[in-house]
Amino acid sequence: MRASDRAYRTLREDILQGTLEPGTVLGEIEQSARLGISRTPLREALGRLVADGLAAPSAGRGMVVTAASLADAGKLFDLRIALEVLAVRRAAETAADDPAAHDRFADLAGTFDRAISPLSQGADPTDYYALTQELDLAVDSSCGNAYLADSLRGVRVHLARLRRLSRHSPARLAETAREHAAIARAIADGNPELAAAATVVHLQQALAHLRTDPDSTTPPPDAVTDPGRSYTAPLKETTA
Amino acid sequence: MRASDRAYRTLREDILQGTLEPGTVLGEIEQSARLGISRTPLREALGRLVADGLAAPSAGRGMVVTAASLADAGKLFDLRIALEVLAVRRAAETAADDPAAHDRFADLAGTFDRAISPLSQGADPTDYYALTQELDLAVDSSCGNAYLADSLRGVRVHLARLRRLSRHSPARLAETAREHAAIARAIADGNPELAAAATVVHLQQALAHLRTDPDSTTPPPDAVTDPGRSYTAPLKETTA
DNA sequence: AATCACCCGTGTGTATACAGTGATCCTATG
DNA sequence: CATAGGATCACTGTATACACACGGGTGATT
Repeated sequence: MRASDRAYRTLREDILQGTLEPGTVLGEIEQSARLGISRTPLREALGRLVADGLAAPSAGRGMVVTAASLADAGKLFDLRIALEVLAVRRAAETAADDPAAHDRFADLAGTFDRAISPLSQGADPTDYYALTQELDLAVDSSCGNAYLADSLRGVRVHLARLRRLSRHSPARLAETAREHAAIARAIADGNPELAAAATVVHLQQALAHLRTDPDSTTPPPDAVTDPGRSYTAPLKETTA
Repeated sequence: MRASDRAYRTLREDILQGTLEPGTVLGEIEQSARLGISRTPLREALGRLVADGLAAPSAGRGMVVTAASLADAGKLFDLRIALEVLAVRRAAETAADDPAAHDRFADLAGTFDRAISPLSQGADPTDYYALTQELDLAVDSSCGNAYLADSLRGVRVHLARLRRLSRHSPARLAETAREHAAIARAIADGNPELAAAATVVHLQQALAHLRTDPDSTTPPPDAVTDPGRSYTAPLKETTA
């Protein structure tokens, strides 16, 4: 594997897991030394992090890890709902015609069902997170729209950071498993409307729980507020 | 300005305008020589093009300009409609409270109105395209959602390529101006539902005209079908 | 004492040199 | 004559060296 890929994955993981806190300066020399590579591939990795919105150039200080604020979680979910609803609609339409897709989502629904009970009893949610990701992947590929899957990917990166900001009680985890099962089953049944509604329910619940969570950690004072990809925004004028 | 920025803008423009046709191999040495810069900043520019979906690495041949096919225009518009509808809804909500936003869209609506007649008589559409872009920008900033604006930016890049594939008759141009005026006015009036509906009308019409256009140029045989950002897709598994 | 100017240091942006890998073409053999 | 194997070549990926720009700090001057 390329050194730049390794650097990208490592840095991304470190940012998402909070090892590199928001506001941390990602000096090229420092980071290239830490990762045991030269500055060239590291710069490429940093560029991809900027495109992802996980880092932003700060004048004179170099790259800085952006803040994952609960403040604009609403904005993020607003977009997420629109995208996921569209995706599950299309996935359901696919599953209605394609037996293989149907089976895939039916299996997922069953697996989610079986996960509910253990989760409510405080089981380790690691496997469950992997399962969730598997559902996302199934939706992405079944929706038959690479552009859509791509946009969702960008959103999910930021969601992964928000997830760390809240504590998940066993009760809530079991609830989300039920919601996921409902979504998967609706898709398997080839019912776009139901799948869309189930998705809205799930995401609204997720947002509500995110907001009511007492664990609202405040970002470090010098953290970049939220750049989105504002760094590339000035180039918009050349789109014409 | 940085050399890598210049290279990015130039290459992007060349791809969008068709100077660099789909399937063209973007050799690092060749392009860096053409643009008068070294390989390092060029590589950064190529990386951004890949992130935009305008280029994709082809095993052994280097970077290749991706194809802008009418084939998946439907996919693109599926996503575009979802995003733009959400954006104009939020923009209308903003305009309902913010007089400055109201005025901005009211002005735009008027300008679009005045553009209808000249366009129907075959006037140069260059100014009109700039006006359209201005509306996009106004929606982006007024929707109050950087994430959404960002996703829209990614979509619009591909749309800019599709636009080149079809001829616009004066009649159709005047029609789009009318549709744009309707959207701007609905936003100015603070009417989210009307803005959303007007947007759906406009985009469905645009897609229909794109498809019925006789000018369906076939992409070069060795063009990359459509990568989306499939290059970065394998990394999705680390999102968890 | 406060402010301005100059110097120094750090860090990014760019260029170039080097190495590794993959593809293509030619040759030899079945 | 076709196919397989190897060698050559060109390209990407990485490393390093250099130039420039921005900040910070310190000193002198008002």
